[in-house]
Amino acid sequence: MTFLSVYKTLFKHYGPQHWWPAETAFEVMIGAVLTQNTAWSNVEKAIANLKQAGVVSAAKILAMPAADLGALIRPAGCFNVKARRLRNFCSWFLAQGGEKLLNNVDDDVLRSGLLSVNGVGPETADDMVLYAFNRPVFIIDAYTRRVFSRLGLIAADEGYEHLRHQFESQISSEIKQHNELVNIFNEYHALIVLHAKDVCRKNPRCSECCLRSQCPAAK
DNA sequence: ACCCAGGGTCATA
DNA sequence: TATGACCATGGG
Repeated sequence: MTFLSVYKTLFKHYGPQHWWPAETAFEVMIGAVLTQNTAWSNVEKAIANLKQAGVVSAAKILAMPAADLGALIRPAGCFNVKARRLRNFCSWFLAQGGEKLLNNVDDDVLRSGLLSVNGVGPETADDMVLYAFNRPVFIIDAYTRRVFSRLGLIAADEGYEHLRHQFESQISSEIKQHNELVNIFNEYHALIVLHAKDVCRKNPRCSECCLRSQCPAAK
């Protein structure tokens, strides 16, 4: 079992997921903050409120009092914290030149810049780097740790950066084309999350089946 | 009535 | 550095 063979198994079973579900790159970035420790169905309601209020840019978010922003994103939970985090992110984003960041920044510079924002940790930053900026990073989340440590491919208690490089180097050693690599990282994370929702959360004996031959998603 | 969700920060020891 | 508390809504 390898990182790439697990990907092929999932892709074969579920097909392409076309993440991230958003209309613009900026919407991806906002969604990445809103979905922290939160079900996506609740994030959708918060984003719908923002759109209805016409608050769809960094400038408009910053022009609004934090309390009003909190009221709009309330369905996403932790709304006081997330209102502050969204504002932190937006002021950083504008200070960096806004939309032109999307093309002009080196991958590592981009990542460290995002991580400098209070409220943007490694996973949220990589959601943005991959799904808004289309750069090749592999996102490590709780599902990824669970599944791949059960398969014996990683150690569950390794640090985020170590695991990220482990996935990236293993997969990029076999996939040489840049666009193909980005596409695989894009689909892979989406498939891992889907598999967790579709199988793991429903199956009390998941730890014994997880993506092995008896797993429904491996058929 | 619990449990968790597409996390991160901060205070404490 | 390593746990724990905290944020807080909505669906199962």
